[in-house]
Amino acid sequence: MQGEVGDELVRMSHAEVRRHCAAYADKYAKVQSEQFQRLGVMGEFGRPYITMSPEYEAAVLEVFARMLEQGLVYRQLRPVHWSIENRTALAEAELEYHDREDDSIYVLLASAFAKASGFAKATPDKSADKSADKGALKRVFGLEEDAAAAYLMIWTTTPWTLPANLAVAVHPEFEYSAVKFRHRGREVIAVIAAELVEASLRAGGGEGWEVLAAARGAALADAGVSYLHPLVEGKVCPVVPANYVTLEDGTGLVHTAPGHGLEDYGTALKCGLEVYCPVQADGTFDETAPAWLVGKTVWEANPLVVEHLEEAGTLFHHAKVSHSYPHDWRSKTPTIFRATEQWFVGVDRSLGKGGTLWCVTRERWWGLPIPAFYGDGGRVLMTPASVRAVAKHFAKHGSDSWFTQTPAALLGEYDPDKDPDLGGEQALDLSEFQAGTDILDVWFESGSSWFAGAMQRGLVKKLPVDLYLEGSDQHRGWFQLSLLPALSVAGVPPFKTVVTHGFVVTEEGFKMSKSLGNAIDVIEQLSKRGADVLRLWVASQNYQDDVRCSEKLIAQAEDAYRKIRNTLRFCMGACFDFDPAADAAQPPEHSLDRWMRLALHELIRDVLEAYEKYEFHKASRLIYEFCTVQASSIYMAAVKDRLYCELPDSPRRRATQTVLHEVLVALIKLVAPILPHTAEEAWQHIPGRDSDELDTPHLALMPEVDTEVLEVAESVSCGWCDNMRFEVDTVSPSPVMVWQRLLDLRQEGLIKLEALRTGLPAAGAQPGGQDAGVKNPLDAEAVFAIRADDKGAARFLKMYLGELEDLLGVGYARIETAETLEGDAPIAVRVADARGKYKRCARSWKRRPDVGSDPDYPDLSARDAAVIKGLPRA
RNA sequence: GGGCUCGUAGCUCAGUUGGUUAGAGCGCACCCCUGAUAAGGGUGAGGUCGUUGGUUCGAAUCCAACCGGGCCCA
Repeated sequence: MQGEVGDELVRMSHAEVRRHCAAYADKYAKVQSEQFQRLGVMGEFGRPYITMSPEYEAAVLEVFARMLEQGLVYRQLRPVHWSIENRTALAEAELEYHDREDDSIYVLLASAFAKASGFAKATPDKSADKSADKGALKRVFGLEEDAAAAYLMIWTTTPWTLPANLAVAVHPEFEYSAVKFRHRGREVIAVIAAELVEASLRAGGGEGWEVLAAARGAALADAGVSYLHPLVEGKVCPVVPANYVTLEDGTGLVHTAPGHGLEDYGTALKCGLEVYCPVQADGTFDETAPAWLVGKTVWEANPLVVEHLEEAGTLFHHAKVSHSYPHDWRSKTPTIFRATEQWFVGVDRSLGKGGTLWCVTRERWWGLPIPAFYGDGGRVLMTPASVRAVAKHFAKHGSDSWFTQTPAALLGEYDPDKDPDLGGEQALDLSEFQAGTDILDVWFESGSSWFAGAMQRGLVKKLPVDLYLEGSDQHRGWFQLSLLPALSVAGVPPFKTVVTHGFVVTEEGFKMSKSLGNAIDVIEQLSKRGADVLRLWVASQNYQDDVRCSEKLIAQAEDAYRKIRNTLRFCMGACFDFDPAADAAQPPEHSLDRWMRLALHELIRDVLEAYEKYEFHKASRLIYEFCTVQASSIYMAAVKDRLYCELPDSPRRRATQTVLHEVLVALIKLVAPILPHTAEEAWQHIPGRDSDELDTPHLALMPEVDTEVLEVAESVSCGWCDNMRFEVDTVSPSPVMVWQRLLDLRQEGLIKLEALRTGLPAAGAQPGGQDAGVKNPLDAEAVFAIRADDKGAARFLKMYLGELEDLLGVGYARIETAETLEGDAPIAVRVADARGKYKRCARSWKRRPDVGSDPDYPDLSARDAAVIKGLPRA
């Protein structure tokens, strides 16, 4: 918005800014809505959930009121990320980390009552702190009273926070050394964490150092070691324990400014330090700072502080360092930590733990106001009842009215005298109060969506809702921040399941960004290829990881899309004269149709399971492979002959149509969530669609798995090995096993057919020669050879010979017995050129021995002649 | 810098409790069909399973380190 309005912004009133923001939000809500609709996303687009809508705002305030009731809202002075540029507190999410050059300084803090050695100009004012134990430091280390001046060495990269220094923190478990060294010609004793002595002294050029004694951090803190404030004359500060102190950088003694650091703040609460913050909203020092800093900004203060320390002789080392530093993501300016009065919500009142509290104050103009009224003498009016009164007002007039209406108007019928939460103090005069200007963190609005979005509109009556779906960056965002309001108000998490997706990256796996120009225009792809293609691409990705995207990859999805679409079309076409109500026929046992049903119900089972787990890429792959392999390549190719050549009403043809119809309906339903437009279109064209079914597949139930089909198919699980001899009398292999064997035979046959076509020798095939060049499998015959005494194989082959013929697409298949077979297999497949052997049927194009067997039709096979005779006269 | 996560053929994905020669579909190459035709079918070539070490008779699979990508945090 700032970008669009530009410099005008600073001259605008609250109302104008809010109007612009609302228009901006509205514009993008509409764009998003259009894109969603274009993608075929289903939703109540006429009634979207918009956080700035009056109803939503009122609902958020209701959540807020309930948290107030629980005593979970309060006001505290606390350091927050602060944008000087925008004069506002910032959430973590509003920070960006950029490299920045800062002053890295090592400072010597004179232990209180340090012997004057010419170093510290500041001499202790004995009256300033009577409680300080001035000999503590030396005593802890067992040093002589008259040893050289002793100091605590600290390190910081924010010199401007030193005026607010109130303590030095040490880790109670770490070992600290008292080190004697020469620095600029003077002898000094400094306390540094034992592990960091060398690094620290090297950095600052301490010479001839010698460790005098060691002590634990705990001992330092317990002994009441104190030091003189480096910038404030006469001020004495304590050494305190803190577990967050690390040995990674610095000296192991941590400069602590409770007004300028979260951990420091926690320490302050624990140790009873003041939360002191001399820095004002505009980044300048107030009058409580040393005179030479008052009015200066913190950035101006840095060199001044360094200079001051230098002059005082307490600067051990100074260097410039480049480090990653938080910046305001809008203004790109560096942020600071600054303690301000903030509203918090949270369950844990022990602030020492830090991070368990959620600062919800935002000092900006747009958004939902924190419904607090402020009166004289720091009185604050914000009770459940008053908040609900404001909510009621917002529901009618929207939150803009907060900035234009009087408190009395905003509170409507609210009567402070009847508010039980005011505890009967003296009557409140609302006219004394003013509406606050703080805005509620937007995360609180989205964190209330389980109520304001889901429950308010009646989608659920009780938490949790089924699913929260968002990008993996929302683990710390929406998901996390929804948890607190829901848990504290409803006592349960707001969601049953959270599904997160990765991000779209380039084909090479790199982040897409507009500035790099490597982003792909999804909308362009949408109009180019259609929503369903794009959806299929999306569905085919394992979204839990990052998703690679490019024009090429989406083009692949287009191929897959066409395969699925054509599969549906074939089913439809094949059923053009089929009425399931009248013509349905049970596929006979041992028929390919049975196998197709088996494959279909396996598919249904697996796809439903994948959907159940939100594994859409699994579902789409299963569907696609089913269409490609089982349906198209195997079944539909094999079944063409019976569809085209059998008598229209023949049971065999009708059985196939029955199965194809079932495949059609089931496939449309399975595909509906991924390809809604295609499914819808296909649904309207299902031949003889069941009148029980609804008008759209999207309201229909998913196909049911016929568990019997699967059970029967998998019924036998006894040891079945490669040299199984099909002893059907003694062993009854499951249909799954039988069909696996049949498909293996098909595979073998196809390889032989390829050899027959090209004349190139295939493994185990007859060499080229006269049998080569059979381009069309209908010109070939398949010969299945078995041993003469193998009754089981004979029976098996007889049962499936017709289906094998169609599976191979050959004109004719026959069985041949032999004394011995090559190899171990009980059945050997051969293919042979049939062109010189059989005549070709003019109708089915198959070459068979029975062509011409009917004298009436000398150019037809027996089957086709019979069919012609059976056809009604035209 | 810390945490989490991912890394198997050009692409998208399978690879059960470690066990023969690592699979599928697409794409690609070559071929066939022309009664699914701005369709359909077949065959084939593609991988030192991110790298390096380790455990083991045996590792894509277990362990460690590293490299690379992503998200979160500092």
